[in-house]
Amino acid sequence: MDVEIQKLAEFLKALGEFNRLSLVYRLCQCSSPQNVMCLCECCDVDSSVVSRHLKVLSDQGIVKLEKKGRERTYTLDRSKCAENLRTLADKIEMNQPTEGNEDGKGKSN
Amino acid sequence: MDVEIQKLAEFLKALGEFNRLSLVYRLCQCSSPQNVMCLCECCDVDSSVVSRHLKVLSDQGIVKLEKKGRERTYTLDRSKCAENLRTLADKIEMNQPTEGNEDGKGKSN
DNA sequence: TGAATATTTGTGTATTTGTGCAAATATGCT
DNA sequence: AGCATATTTGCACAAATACACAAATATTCA
Repeated sequence: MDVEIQKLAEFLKALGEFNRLSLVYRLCQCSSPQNVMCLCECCDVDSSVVSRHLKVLSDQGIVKLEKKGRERTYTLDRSKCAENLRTLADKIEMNQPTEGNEDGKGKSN
Repeated sequence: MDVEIQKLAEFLKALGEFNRLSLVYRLCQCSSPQNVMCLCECCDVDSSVVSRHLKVLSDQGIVKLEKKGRERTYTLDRSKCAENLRTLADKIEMNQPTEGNEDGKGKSN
């Protein structure tokens, strides 16, 4: 359970930084894989910084890396991101306590 | 646009920390507003720390504060959270570029 | 009024994080 | 081989962050 929360927190933290979220928004609008140079356009930081941000996103499975010759291209894992976000949204919205267990101290999934 | 990303990044960052997300999970299972002492149970940190975390969540509109006598109670704003998360999920999953605008350098909503 | 309870705020600290720049690595091209 | 291009990594540094503990601020109750 704590592990679940920990995992999800890391995922959200990865998204919760301006430049990284900008990268995600950018990849959002691309149907083809993008290389780092291209992705640099949406962030006003050094390419090394973009590289590191992409690593963070990659570690969380938010983007997928593919090696193509001397460049590496990144793609957004749309379904994984969407699913994670929707799962949390569902939990937050639906997870009401059952009667007689007002504050959910019993079962907690 | 940048403002939109900035806003959302702050929201996600607020959720993307273990103890704060634990608080959200806890509030998730409560139908009634909870005070700080009670919320402390789910975090292994000082109550002052919990108080500060709740402030962060409150600033993002994730929880709502209500003063009740000498205690203050917090409630999860379920609809706001769920909506924010689903909006992003939708954007990520649906926002494909139109033909001839492969990489979305034109309109970007 | 004074003690007890609930919560927040001040302060110091250790750790993490985002960043730029230079160097290293990897691949392609002539 | 030698050079150009693309990306990552080492390093240093400033800013942000999470934390504990003590003190301050309500608010209730005897």
